[in-house]
Amino acid sequence: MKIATWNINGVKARIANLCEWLKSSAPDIVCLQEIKSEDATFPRLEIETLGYHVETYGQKGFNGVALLSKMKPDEVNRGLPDGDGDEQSRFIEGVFSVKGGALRVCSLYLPNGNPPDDPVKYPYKLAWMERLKTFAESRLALEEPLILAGDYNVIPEPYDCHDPLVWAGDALFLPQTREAFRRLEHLGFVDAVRATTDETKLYSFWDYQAGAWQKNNGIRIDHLLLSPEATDRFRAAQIEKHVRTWEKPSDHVPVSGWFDFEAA
DNA sequence: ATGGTTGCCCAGCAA
Repeated sequence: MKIATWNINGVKARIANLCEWLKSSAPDIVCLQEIKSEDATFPRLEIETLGYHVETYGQKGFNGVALLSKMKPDEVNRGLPDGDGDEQSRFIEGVFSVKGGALRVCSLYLPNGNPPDDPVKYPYKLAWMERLKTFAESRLALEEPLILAGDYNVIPEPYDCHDPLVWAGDALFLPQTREAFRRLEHLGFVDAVRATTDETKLYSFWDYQAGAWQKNNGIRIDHLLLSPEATDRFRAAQIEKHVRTWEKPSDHVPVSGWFDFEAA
């Protein structure tokens, strides 16, 4: 079973790319971020025609996440379940029946947090990371396979970007950001790409500006974090870099993982 | 140091 995450940067502008990728890459479950669409205007028909169930948690203009899946989810939860009244749509969880039990897959879009001296933005990011950690702790207690997939807006290590000096003061790379990410990981998660290869300078995002793609000036901020029970079934991950060469690309590419799960 | 680009949907913000 192939499970992928992709920050698509506007699903309506990217629908042709998305359909082409679904056909050529054939993922079983897809976590989308930055759909930048309300639920009512999400182009679901084109995707359903390709054999996918569509679950969205949209918002007008900004943010928004979705789950596409060949299996119909048994349960879908929108927003982090802490009742914090977050008006930004950044989290959706689906529960799927696989042989042996339940598989939980979450699509998350962690706040960017820039500029870090803004009175609201960086504290919101750090608070959101803490809320995600609390959620993860509660789900890990279930001892089920769980995949936290998405755009974390976190560069975990200096070798996850082209030039660490450029990112030194950025909300994606500040020590507090990386420490919060490590606290989440150290609950027991495995970074799927990092578990696949020791290769450094692997990126999932290249800015549209200043020829970043042409210079391979990228960052790795899209991650699949695997619970112990998901890691048991994990084979390998891949960054689908070729998608960045397509016409009208997103600034992010899909990151995919292969697992031994089978539909129940 | 500045400017460089894209998507939302038409003004300016977010990234």
